[in-house]
Amino acid sequence: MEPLGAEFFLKSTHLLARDLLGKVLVQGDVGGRVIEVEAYQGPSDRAAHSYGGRRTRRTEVMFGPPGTAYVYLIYGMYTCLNVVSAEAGSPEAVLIRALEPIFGVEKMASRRLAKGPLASGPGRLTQALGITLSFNRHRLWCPPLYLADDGYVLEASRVAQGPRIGVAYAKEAAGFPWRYWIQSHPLVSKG
DNA sequence: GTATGGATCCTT
DNA sequence: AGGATCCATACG
Repeated sequence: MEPLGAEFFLKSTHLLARDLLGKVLVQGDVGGRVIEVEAYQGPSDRAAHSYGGRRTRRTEVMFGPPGTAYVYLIYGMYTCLNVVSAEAGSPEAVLIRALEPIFGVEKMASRRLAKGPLASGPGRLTQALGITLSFNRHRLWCPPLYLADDGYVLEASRVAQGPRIGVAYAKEAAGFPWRYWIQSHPLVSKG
């Protein structure tokens, strides 16, 4: 499967979030379809790490070019994968929240110690794909970790939208309907 | 320098 | 319902 080109990522954060649904995330010999994402709209979004334009060692990657991976450690034991979006200098990103496993499923299972969904949930999918902090700043059109289009067509009417998960602390931003998923897909993560 | 809590997941 | 586990961030 061919990687999407760098130009695929150059669009608004919400358009990219929508367009990532249905694409395939590949890591080496393992891959799955993106079925759930969340948009983090930078300085104006209280739930975003870059809220208020905060520019630190951790958030620096969000200021980089679109299509760059932003991988960070959460709760001391899991990682989350984001796709940097918008033009360079605009610190926005799309969090990948769930995948439908497509190939290399046995290998994914072997990386997941616990019972439970293989790749539904941001921490679970990075574990299943072996995405560690070393992939931070990786360009997502370069193997081994890249996004691809396998011809799957997602009708606009099948895209559902609602509040993001785990951002109750973010005051007014907590209710923004910036989580997108494939309607009625059984492997979308639970809030 | 210390304190706090998180874009989560697992087990009881 | 609570614990794991540790770094980024805020504050002094």
